Amino acid sequence: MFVLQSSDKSTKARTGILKTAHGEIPTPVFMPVGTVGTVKGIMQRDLKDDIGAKIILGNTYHLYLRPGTEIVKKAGGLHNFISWHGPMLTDSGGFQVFSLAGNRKLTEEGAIFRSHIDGSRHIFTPENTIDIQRIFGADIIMAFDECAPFPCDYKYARKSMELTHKWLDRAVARFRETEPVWDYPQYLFPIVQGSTFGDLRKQSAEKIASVSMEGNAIGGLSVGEPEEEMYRMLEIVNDILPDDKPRYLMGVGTPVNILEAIERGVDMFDCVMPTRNGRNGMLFTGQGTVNIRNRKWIDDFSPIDPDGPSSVSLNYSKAYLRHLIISGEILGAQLASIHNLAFYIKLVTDARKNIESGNFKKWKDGMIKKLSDRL
RNA sequence: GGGGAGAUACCAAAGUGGCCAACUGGGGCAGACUGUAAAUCUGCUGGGAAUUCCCUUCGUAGGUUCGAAUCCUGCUCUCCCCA
Repeated sequence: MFVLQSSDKSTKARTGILKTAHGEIPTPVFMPVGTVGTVKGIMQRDLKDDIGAKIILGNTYHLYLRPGTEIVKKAGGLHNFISWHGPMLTDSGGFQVFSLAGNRKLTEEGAIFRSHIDGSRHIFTPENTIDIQRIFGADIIMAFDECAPFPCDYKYARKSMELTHKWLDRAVARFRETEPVWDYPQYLFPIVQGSTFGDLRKQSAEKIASVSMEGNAIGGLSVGEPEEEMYRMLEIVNDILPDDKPRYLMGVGTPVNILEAIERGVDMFDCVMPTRNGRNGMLFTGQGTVNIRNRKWIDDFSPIDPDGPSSVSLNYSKAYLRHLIISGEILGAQLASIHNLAFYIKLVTDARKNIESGNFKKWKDGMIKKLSDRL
């Protein structure tokens, strides 16, 4: 399922190909987030053609609540329902249980929570989140975990990690004893936890590696801890997670975070930043980040980004995009999202090229310098 | 021509003797956003020194008062109704 292609000499960065029933994914890869079955504001056609997305995410929590598992099943699975025929990954809902903190109750059995839509009570367990994700039919599905908050004390972090590990065994058991609902294989990724404690991270990575799934994920990071802590955890975890399986760093991050993580051996990323921040007027460009709402862009008729990660970046001006965003126009959110997503995808694509050509370290250092600028 | 209402900071609009440099909304300016309950949220928005300070402001010119955006008088302007 995963083929390692090349490795950087001076760092742990590498390239590979992730093979799924819906297509092959060159890594490193960035996966746009499509929580409720849509990458907000973006048509599937643009996602594929202009942005060049290779795989997108959906979310079990949101889709289970609305439209509901039965509807997705009736539609013939998530791919058919949302008219995206490339690879997909669904998150298990563990993060939602964490972010809906006020409304949840964790037990050994699973997480009891209330719907943010109508207040109704529901339970997620390691087993039913596998069942639901079998029905949704994403190519890659995630184990149900607990994402510990930051900061959290050692005792809580350990308990939370142990619960996640127990849940993992049950999820793997259910995964193994069930068949795909649709006629192609799915892969289950377990998730490393352990907060910012090195020994817990090590222990968790060993556990996760021991279940020998087709790929492994690293969760519970970029939840408020200092970036240096995140990098330190990545180094510990990636030393243990097998090299011949893809490593997925969940929810990360800024362009700089992504480059630092690639350097440490991470292959897959997802983050809401390019879309959410884009809607709110923040652009990522090859020259640095831009707050397009700032007055200084009012008469800047130059392209959004002359590096042109997408046609949108070249064909629309900063002044026009500023006008659209400030006016609250839908098109503004769409253009900013398309540009930012294309930027992210070009970033990881360029990383891949530079790893292949043996120039990664030098290229990365130069990029980080540029990315840190605020225009 | 007669009668009535009103003029408050960029706009709209509260405030009708001290707690008012003046509620609130909009606009403007800036910031935040990391497995999306987010086209959302936060701060600032008279000037200056820049933790409890000073100065100039509520159409305009005077007056009353210890003290006025708030009370009185003149003036200017706006709006509404009836002829």
